[in-house]
Amino acid sequence: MFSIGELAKQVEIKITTIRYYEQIGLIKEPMRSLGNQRRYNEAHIKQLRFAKHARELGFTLEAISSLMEMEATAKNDCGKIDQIAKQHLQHVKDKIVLLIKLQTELERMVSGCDNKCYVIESLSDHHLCTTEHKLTVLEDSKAR
Amino acid sequence: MFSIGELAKQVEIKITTIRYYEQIGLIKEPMRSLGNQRRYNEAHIKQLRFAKHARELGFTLEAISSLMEMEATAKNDCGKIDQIAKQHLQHVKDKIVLLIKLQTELERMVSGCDNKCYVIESLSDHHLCTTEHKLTVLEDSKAR
DNA sequence: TCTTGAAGCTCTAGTAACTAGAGCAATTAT
DNA sequence: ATAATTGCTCTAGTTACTAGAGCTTCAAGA
Repeated sequence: MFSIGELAKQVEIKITTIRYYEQIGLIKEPMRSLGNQRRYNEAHIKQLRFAKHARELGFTLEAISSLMEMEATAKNDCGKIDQIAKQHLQHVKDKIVLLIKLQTELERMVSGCDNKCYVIESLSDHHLCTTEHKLTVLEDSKAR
Repeated sequence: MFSIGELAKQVEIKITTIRYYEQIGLIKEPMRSLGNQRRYNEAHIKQLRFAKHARELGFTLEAISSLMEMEATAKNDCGKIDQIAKQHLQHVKDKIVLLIKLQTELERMVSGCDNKCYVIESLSDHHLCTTEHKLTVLEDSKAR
């Protein structure tokens, strides 16, 4: 049994984030001490490590929640689990393609600063662009 | 002079977004009709086109705001403008590197679904990973 | 000129995944 | 016993929008 502070150190997740995960139902509510403080066990460590790792790989909390549920109930429903992972993989791939286009465009902009500002000019006039670059697919994880 | 609806069509930005840009001070407040409706001119079109293009390239609204200000005041302060663009470029580059690592890891996970679920296993145990993948740098644009 | 339907207005709240702070209570160490 | 640390809840802020309620204004036709 450990406090939220100890848990936070163990798993390297901020205290506030742990409480947030509990609030949204991602992790199970822990026991409480007589004085109403949270008391955790090994199971919580496992759960949080799983969540942390998945977040680092860019899974959304929603996806993580699904994965956890599946793990807990039907160990063998490999199909759905794989589907979530594959979907995410595709998402990552799409994003890479897009970012490389952006990179190209930005490099072109930045390189040519001789007399007049090419950055401003490029931004003012889309026709100066060589590639298509629309952030249409994107929505992204924000982590630290 | 055109209404917000006409402007929205011209620049292909949603009405609500235009009002939002005004609210946060990204674009100038337009004149109003006698009945208090917004009336725009060519200058607003230019401003919004600029903003849209920059957003598509992944610049934050804050960066766009800075760029616009610089364009309006000191046409020749190419250094700062270039700095913002370069910074963004670096951000994009960093992200690409990271996403490629994630791609590797996810592909490894997904591929090996023979009997037991490798996805869950991998997520449960970080040591099974071959590359480092931490979304430490990330914070991302969300656009459409 | 009157009416009606489309378009516009403001204000509030919701999205994802947290983070920060106020103001108070419990725990731990001395 | 007391002080320092840690924990508690609740609220609000972050980014870049989007959606909806409830109301007003505009433009066009009868």
